[in-house]
Amino acid sequence: MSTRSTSQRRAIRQAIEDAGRPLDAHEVLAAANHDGLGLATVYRALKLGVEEGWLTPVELPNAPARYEMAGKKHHHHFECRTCQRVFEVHGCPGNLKPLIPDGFTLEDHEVILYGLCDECA
Amino acid sequence: MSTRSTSQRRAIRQAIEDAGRPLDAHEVLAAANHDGLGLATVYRALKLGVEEGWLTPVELPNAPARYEMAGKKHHHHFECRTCQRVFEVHGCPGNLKPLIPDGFTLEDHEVILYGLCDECA
DNA sequence: ATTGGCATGATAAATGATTTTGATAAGCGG
DNA sequence: CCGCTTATCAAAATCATTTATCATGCCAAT
Repeated sequence: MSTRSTSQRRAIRQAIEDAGRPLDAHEVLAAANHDGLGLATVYRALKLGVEEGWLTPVELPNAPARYEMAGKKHHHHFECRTCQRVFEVHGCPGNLKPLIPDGFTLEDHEVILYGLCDECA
Repeated sequence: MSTRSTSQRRAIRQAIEDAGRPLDAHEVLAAANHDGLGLATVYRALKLGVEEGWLTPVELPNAPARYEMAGKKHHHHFECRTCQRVFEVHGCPGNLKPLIPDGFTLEDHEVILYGLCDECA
């Protein structure tokens, strides 16, 4: 039960590394620029990447899953309302525990910023 | 082209008002406790409520749309990882503009907290 | 009370993202 | 370089949510 290195998978991983921002399956397909590459293969490679630990899914409301390289330090995301592209945002408001109701346990949080990216502004 | 007041719609609205937290379609169906009420009617009423302006959709990642009464003051949401119920969280980290990259325009934001509610803790 | 229409409920079907299928092609250990 | 196994492709299947259909029921204006 081994995992092979194929030109498709290498192209997919490279595309995500180079993007510098989370990509969804279609964006990966386009960015990989690999002749004949199919969407199903992209989905499989993404799933595999997550299982292997080098990929992290980025789930935003009303949007297909995006994927970014794992191991980045804590950050959040910005979604452009015009082009739908998602970007990384560094920094974090921090200290959110005081916000939750009594008796609740805070385990994690996500901050999503909406607006216009530089190209769409 | 008028909008009627029916027992179903009244029950649906009342259920949402009483819930004190955002409900999804199935939760509304259960909470309305209206004999014979169908899911389709719930979906139609929710859509209508949003169009009429007294309902606000709450979209969270990987979750069906929830709905809460409109006109509340700025707040965020907490999703229990065990029971999947969503709660309101008052307060806001504020001042997020410094986080975005140069050239970007910040229009809105959402903060989602994850953890355990009091009943599931 | 009558009646014109919007509303309802059960179910079928659209939707959109993701996964599986089945036949073909391509890694990689030997 | 062989051959076994896994990967790929394109299409069709899934899955959950949401919307459309249609016969029938109920609201509300007269």
